[in-house]
Amino acid sequence: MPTVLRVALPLPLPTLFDYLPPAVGEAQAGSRVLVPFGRGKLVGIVVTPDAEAAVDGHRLKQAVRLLDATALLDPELMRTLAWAADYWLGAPGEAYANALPLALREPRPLPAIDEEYWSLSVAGHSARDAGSRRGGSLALLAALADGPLSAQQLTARLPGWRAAARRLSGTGLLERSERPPAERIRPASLAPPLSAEQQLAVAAVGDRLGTYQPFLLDGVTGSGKTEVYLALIEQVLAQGRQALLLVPEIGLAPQTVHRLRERLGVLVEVLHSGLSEGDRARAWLRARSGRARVILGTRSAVFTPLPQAGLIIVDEEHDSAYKQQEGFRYHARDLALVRARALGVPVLLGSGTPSLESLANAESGRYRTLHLRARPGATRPPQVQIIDMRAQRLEHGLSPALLAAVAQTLARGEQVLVFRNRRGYAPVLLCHGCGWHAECPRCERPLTLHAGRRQLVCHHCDFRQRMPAACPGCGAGDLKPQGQGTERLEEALVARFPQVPVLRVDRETTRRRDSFEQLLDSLKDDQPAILVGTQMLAKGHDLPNLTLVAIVSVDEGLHSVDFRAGERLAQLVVQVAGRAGRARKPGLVLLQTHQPDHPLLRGLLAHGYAAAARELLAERRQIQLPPCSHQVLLRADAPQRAQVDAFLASAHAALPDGGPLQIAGPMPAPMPLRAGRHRGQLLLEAASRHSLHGILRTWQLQLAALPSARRVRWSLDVDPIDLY
DNA sequence: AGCACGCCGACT
DNA sequence: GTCGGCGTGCTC
Repeated sequence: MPTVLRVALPLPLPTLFDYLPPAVGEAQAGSRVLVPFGRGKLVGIVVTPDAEAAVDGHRLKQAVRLLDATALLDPELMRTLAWAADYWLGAPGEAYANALPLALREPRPLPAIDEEYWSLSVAGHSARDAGSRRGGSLALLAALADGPLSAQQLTARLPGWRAAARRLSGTGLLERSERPPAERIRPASLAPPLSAEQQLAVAAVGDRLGTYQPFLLDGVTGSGKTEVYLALIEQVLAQGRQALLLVPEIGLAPQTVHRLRERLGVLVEVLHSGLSEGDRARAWLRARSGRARVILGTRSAVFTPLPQAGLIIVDEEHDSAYKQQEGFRYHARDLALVRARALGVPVLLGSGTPSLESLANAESGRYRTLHLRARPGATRPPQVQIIDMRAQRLEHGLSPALLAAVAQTLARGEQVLVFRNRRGYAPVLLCHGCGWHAECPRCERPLTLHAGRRQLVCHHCDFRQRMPAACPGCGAGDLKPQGQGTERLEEALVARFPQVPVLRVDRETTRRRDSFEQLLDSLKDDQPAILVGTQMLAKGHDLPNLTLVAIVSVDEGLHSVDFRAGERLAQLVVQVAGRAGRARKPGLVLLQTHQPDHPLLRGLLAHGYAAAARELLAERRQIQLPPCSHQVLLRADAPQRAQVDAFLASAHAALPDGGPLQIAGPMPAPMPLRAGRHRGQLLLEAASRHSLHGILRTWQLQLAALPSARRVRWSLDVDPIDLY
C-alpha cells in the first residue's frame, strides 16, 4: 500500500480523501493542498501526511500542488478542529472550511500581511499642485498630500477610493508600498482605578495565567467587566502573549475596539463577517504570525490561530449568537473552552445573566465564579415594577400606569425606552365580522401587518401581499389589527406625546448599516425622547439620560413551549433593564403582564437573576432537561408531510431499543409548516453525554444511507439551543 | 455539495 | 422521433 496524503475537502461528506503526494514539496499536517476532485479541483487541508492508502491504488490520484511549505494550521488547531467536527457531528472538511477565511481557501499564495500604504509620487505631488484632477482622483490626491495613508485609513476617509487609486497609479501618480504597522503606539488613555471586586477578579485570573482554568465573571451591564478584561489583557501582553476576545455580535465591536486600541496601544485585530475576505485573511494571518496581539471577533473568530496564546475571553457568554445554526453547528463558547484547555490558558466567560449551562458548571466546581456586584457609575440598580394589565383599559397595548410613567419621565427631561420584541404594526389582522384572519399560505401562521407599507408580511418566510381593503372572507370591511408591534407603538406614542421625538429602532428602520449608530448618536444630547424598538436595543450604547425602560409584554416568554423560554426572558429583562439609569440618575423598569404572580417574575424581582436562574436550574434538574441531560435533535423537512414522516420513522427504527436513550417523537416541529415545507423532528436525550455520543456517528451514517433520506432535507443538531 | 448517468413524459 | 424531468450513485 502506498503512502498517501489524507486530505479534508470542503464538502459535507463524512470522509477524508487520499491522494498521492504532489511531485514537489513535503506536505505537513495542516498544509493546504490543491487536489483533483471529480472533474474539478479543490483546496483541501492535509490531515495526515503519511497515511496508508485506504482505497485501491488505481483509484488514487496525485495531488496537483502543495500550497504551503509550512503548515497553515498548527497542531493545536488541527486537533481542536477534529474534536469539533466529531463533537458536533460535522463533516471534517466543513470544520476546516469554517476555520479558514475564504480567501485562504483559494489556490493562491498567502497574501502579504503587511499593511498596504499609498503615497503620492513626485509626479503625483505636481499633479496635486497643478489641481488638474477632479472628483475621486482629486479627493484621493488631496488626502495623500500630507503623507502616506494605509488602505484602512483611506477606506475610512474615502469609501470607493480604490477606483481612483487604480487610475492614478496607472499613470504613475501614486505609489503602493507595504510596511508593517507601527509596533506599539503610546496608549492614549490610562486605566481607571479598579474597585475591590474588580481587583479580586483580575488577581484570580492573573494567578492562573499559563494554565487552563475556566472562570465565570458574573457582572451586570455597567459593573465594570470591560475594565477587568482590559487589565487582564494588559497582563497577558506584558508577558508577550496574545489575547482573544469574543463578542456575540459586531454591533458591539466598534466601541470595544476603540477602547482596546486607546488603552493597550497594540495592534488590535478585528475579525467579523462584515470584513472583506481579503481583510479577514490578512487579520487571520497577522494573528498566526503573532503580530496581532489582541484579536477581537464574533463567533468564527474562535478559530483564529494563537501561537502565543495567553487568555481567551467570551463576553456575554449566554448569547445564542455564539451557536452557529446552519451547516456546521458549533458553539463558539464551548469551543473557546476546548481551545483554552488545549492551549493551557485561562478562559474567562463574562455575563450579567449567565447561561444555565455555565451556572451548572460553576456549581459543580468546573468553573470558578467571580462576582462584580457594584455598578461603579450608578447610584443603585434600577427599580423593577410589574404592571398588572388585567382589566386595564389599554391604549394600543399600553396601560395607564405605563403611560403615566412615560409622561413623568419626559417631564423631568429624561429619556424612555419602550421595548417590544415584535416588528411591524400588528402581528395579526382579524376580521371582526366573520373571524377571518390573514395567514401565510406557505407557513399557515398569521401574517404581520406593516401599515406603513400597506403590506402583510410573513416573518417566517418573508411572503408578502398587499393589505386587503375589505375582508377576503366575508367581503365586509371590518378588518382589525390585533396586538402591537413596534410600528404601532411608535404611532401611539407619537399621538400621545407629540412634543418629543419618538425614534423607532428595528430591522426596518435600521436597514442601512450605520443608521442605528446615527440614531443613537442623536440621543446623546440628552434631550427628552422616546425610543421604541426590538431586541436590537437590548444592548450596546450608553444613554446616560435614559431612566425609564418599559417592556410592553413579557407574557410570550411565560407561555412558550420552549423549555428555555423562562431563562431567555429572565436574561432579556435584566439586559434591557441594564439600559436604565446609568450615570447619576436612578432607573425604573416596568414590566407589563397578565400574570403578575408568575413565580419566575416574582423571583426575578424579589431576588434577582442569580436566584431566578438557580430556581430554573433546579427545575431542569428535576425534569432532566439540559444542562442536566444532553440532547441531540434530528430535524427534517420536505415538500410533503409523508416524506418527513417516512424518514423520521426509519430514523427512529435505526436506533437501538432500550439502553440509556430517551427518544421523543417523531413529532411535528413547533412550526410544522414553513415556507411551504413540512417539518418534523426526533429528539434524543440521555443523562450522560458519553452514552449519547457513542451511537451518533453510526446512526448518522445509517441515516445518510436511508432511501427516504433522499427525499428530505435533514440535519443533526448536537446540544440544540432551540427546538425550531 | 456538485456532477454524470439513466430511464420515462410532452414537445419542436 | 428528441429535450429534459429528477432519482441514484460517486467523488480519493
